Amino acid sequence: MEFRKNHSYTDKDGIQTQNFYSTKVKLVKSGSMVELYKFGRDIFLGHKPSRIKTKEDLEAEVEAKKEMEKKAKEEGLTLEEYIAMEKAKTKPSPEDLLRFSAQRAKRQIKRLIYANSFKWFKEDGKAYKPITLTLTFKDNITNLKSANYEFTKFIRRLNYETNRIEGKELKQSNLKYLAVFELQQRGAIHYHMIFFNLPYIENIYTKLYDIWGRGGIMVGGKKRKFEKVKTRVHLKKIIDYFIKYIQKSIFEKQFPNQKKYITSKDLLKPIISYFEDVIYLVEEKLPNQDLVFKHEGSKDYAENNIANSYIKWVDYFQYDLAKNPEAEAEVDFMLDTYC
DNA sequence: CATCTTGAGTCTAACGTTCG
DNA sequence: CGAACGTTAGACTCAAGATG
Repeated sequence: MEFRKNHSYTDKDGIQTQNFYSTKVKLVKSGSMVELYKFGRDIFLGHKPSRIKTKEDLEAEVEAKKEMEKKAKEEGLTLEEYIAMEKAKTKPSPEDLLRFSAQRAKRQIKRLIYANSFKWFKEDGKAYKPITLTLTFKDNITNLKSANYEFTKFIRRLNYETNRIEGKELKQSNLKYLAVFELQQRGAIHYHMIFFNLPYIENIYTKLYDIWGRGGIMVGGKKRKFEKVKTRVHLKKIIDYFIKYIQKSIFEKQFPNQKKYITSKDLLKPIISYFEDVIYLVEEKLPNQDLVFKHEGSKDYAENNIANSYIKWVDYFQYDLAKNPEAEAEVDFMLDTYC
């Protein structure tokens, strides 16, 4: 079965090498969430084509250089100056880069929360319910590095405690979680987190307060009532919260090169497929009533006839199969079998 | 001594960036 | 818009240190 378009290049020395692929569709399954992408232009996978120069590529480069020299002359610039000027035109602004970064982090957070909620199981076979938690510092901690250090130690101590409760090997790290940080008005850092396999803890407030030891603890919502995420349907709200914080922290750009969200290792990963045949098969199985969001970029593109990005347009369809476990199982099966 | 916490080194995955 | 890539934050483990 031909799934993807195969490309192979004959390099400048005449050696055929390094196959790569391209696709116009993509499917991502994260727990009950299924995302379907259709692109206005091929997405390349594998080696970047630019890294493999063919004879034709090199000839084209020579032609392009001649063309640039001509244009540079017309504008009274040297070739180097002209190249620098052209490059500056297409270079993303710092704001663009922040936006890309925020978008990627938000997308990944959403997928990780969907992929891991209700997917971790207790000894008795029942799934853990996700639990959200907020950690604040009583002293005005504004240095992210030292805040993260305290956060890390909290996780280590909590791992020890929950291992004890569940009778597991004490010094292993079994907790699965995701956390984001947020700045309060006064500049103090605090953390919002979600645990995917936190066991039942008696007197959870006092216990967690002691283990944290650096300030306030909030479990669940503002009501200060012990609250779990009871069903998958509630997830969307929680994800919106986490995403809001990310947006803020990235655009305030006070912490370059720092992680905008923190996760435990070995979380369940979203399943990504580029196999066109399989994706179309899966698409047929997705119930219409489970479509929760769509954006049809191709329509805008056709109406306005404006290519506002390299990719031309993206059609995006998001399904939530939370209320439809049979459909989810079927999609899992298909992805498992054919990908 | 038993129980809990942290330091040091290793390695995975997020970030910033480029290029299709 | 996407994936790829080099760099590096920080999760993990093992063992050593702190606490009582």
